[in-house]
Amino acid sequence: MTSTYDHRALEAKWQARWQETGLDEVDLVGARKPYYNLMMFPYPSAEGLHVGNMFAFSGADAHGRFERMRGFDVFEPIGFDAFGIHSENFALKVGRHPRELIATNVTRFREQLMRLGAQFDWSKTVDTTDPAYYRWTQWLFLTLWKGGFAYRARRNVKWCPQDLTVLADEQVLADGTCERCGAQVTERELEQWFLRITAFTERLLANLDGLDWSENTKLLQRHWIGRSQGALIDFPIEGKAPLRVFSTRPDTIFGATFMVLAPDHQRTLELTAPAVQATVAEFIEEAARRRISGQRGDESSTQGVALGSDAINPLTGKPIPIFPSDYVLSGYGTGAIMAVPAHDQRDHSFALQHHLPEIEVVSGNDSPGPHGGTGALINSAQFNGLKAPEPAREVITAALVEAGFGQAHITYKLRDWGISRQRYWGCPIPAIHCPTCGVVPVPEKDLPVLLPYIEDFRPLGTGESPLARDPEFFRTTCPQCGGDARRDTDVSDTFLDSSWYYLRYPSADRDDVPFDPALTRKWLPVTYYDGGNEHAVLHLLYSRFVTMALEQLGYLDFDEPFTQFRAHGMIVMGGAKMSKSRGNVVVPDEYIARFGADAFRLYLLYLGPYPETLNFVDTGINGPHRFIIQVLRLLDQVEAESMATPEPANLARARHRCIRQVTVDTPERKYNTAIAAMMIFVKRLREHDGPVPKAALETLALLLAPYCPHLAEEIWERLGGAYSVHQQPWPDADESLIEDDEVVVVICINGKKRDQILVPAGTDAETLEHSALALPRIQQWLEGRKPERIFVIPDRQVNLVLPG
RNA sequence: GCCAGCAUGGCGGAAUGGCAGACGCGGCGGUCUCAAAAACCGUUGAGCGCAAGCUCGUGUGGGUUCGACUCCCACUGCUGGCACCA
Repeated sequence: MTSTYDHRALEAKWQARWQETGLDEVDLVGARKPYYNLMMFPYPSAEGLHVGNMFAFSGADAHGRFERMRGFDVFEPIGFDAFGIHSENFALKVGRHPRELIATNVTRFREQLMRLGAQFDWSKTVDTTDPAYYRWTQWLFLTLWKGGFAYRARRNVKWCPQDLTVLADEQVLADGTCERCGAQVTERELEQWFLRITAFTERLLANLDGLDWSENTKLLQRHWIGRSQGALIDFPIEGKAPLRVFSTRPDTIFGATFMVLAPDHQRTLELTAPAVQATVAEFIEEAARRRISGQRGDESSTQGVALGSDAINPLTGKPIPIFPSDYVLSGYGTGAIMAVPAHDQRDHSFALQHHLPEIEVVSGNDSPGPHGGTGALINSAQFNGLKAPEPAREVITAALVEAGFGQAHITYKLRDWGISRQRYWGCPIPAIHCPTCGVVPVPEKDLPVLLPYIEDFRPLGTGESPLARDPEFFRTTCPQCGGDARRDTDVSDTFLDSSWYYLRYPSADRDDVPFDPALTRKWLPVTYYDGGNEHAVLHLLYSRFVTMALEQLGYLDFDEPFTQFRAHGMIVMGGAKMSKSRGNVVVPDEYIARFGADAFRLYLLYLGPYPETLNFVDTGINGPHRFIIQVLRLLDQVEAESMATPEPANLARARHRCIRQVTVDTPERKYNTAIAAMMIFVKRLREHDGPVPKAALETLALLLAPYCPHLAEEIWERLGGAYSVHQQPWPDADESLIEDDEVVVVICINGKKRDQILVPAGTDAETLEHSALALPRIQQWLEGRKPERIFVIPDRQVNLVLPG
């Protein structure tokens, strides 16, 4: 054997072998220790897999391979999340049909993924655009609908008046313009489908405590759900219904000197005095314009006009004026607030602008002016002296309840999930609109509702999906009355496709059920989910919701889909995200072609801690590549030996140290330090003069298996190991061989290193102290002074502390 | 504005409160070569010194400790999330 490293041949050889032998196809039925190793499936863009994907898959695959060698039956599927507005927009741009485009992209992705050498089970894969998949996405929708989790409602969508198309929120730039044409975006009200995720708000929040997820991910979800505890308070209005507000600080009600309504609050006009009708109407109109264009800002938050009518502060009995202003939103709480300018920054700014009085009701704060309000109540009648926020909040809420002015209440930021998309490239919503029966579900036997191939998939300009252009698609008969009816022409949000794909994988080859009950019981919930934190909220939250709903409807016997979730980091270049416009995109194919998948995987994982944002450095791959060549050279040496070489103690120590480090670091996802440990071991072997023991290379093959699956397999085979290295048990470190016989103990004076001694490991403190004091250099530094105190840390350090 | 996280050589990054900079990249010097590449060997935080060695050094300022990259307080900067959420 030569030591030239032909990674192409080597990797092709093993990939073919794995495929022929079905090494990575798990016996889902017979598996004894199921381990579902899931990673977020990619969106097959036209650019191909990027470095970030490769990084994530390398890490997740290393994890899966490690668990496999630890004795688990690891199921590691992959698929394609191929519907969506990105494909559609790209297709529009290049003038090709998304169906052809996606087919090409998927093929390319598949090849790239194959070349990475991950242990994907390709016999169970999904493509969300395949009718065999989206048939069940439609089933899911119908099931949720029948279960009471889907409803229709009117809601505003973003609309570009120039492109004549509905936009996704993220296609609207911060200044309210369209990301594609730059026109000012407006809104349109359309009737759409919603999924009742708020049915599970409390559970989605409470369950988080028990989930083994990356802390940051849980935190993002908590914030998104946004639970606020407070009270609903009614402010009476003479001759009219009272005005209801939500406040988290009912204890500050004595400081409420005015009220603010969202400009689009239902009662704004009703509460407007005749004299100012015109002014208020104008203000409301302007505010609407600001809201739609996203141009609400610091200036507009102090703008407002008095409605000319007063509300009564229920506890003081005093009339206070009412204003509409941008800084109160109609969509949160009741869309109205009691303003407490002495204790709220926004209310304070507004009060300054409009010369409204401030009443301080919480004292005991060091800083004057508006503050959060922690202290004791003042100016609050019989409540003076109570500590705020608690127990004042509780006491005043009780008083309000007693007097019939309020009730304790909790609000959330979480909203129901709007899933209608007025676009083409998505899963058709299986609903039929009948003039007599109303909205009726497509019968399950008629699924899938196929997405038709339409030549002209450009946006229609009416606010409807391009599917509304295809009568053959939408003309149908009502399943209930048989009369003429029209299909829903909207498609569903891609997050619906991905909200259940993990349920599908084990049953991907079944066309009779979305997910087989027995397989599901055996393999789910997912053991380990690896993914980017950019999906921390939406995808993960939607998946949790779907799981909860299906559990409630009796389809699942668990209510959380992912037992363990770990977020991985990102790869950036020069501190910036890779993007075409920056011209800093690294194409992984070139690296793999030149250095091989093993070297590339090794390099990506060696960059730094897997959960962090990491910097791609162009030349960095040379190190891992060299390392692989050095390992192969050692292998040549071992093979050249005719006789088995006994393993010297120092090499055994180095080997077991390496095992220990890799074994500890790998499951903690400290891939970078695990790889460093292997590099150190190889360095020791290279420094060693004399024959290299076979045991060294055997161990390396095993430890390298999760990182460089092809190389590991090659080494294992050449050493005569039985196929496959990936089915071998993970090696154990022998702690008794690891400890050094001798250790260096550092001698410090006042914490500064002054000398060191080599002593047998485990030398006791007293001996160390004596040896240290006897050292000539130390005596020189001591200049006859006696140490005041002496600290001895066995095997490490002696610190002599001089007086003064 | 609020909430997280991070800050260490020229670069990526290591360090249960106990020798800061492991490991790797890059640089420099050398071996091999007609030459170059590759590979291999040595060297590489800064300053001072002929040298033994000394001093300084983990964003800034304080603190706790015999001892702090590590713990505490304040600040600055960067990254991510939320953003008039009452």
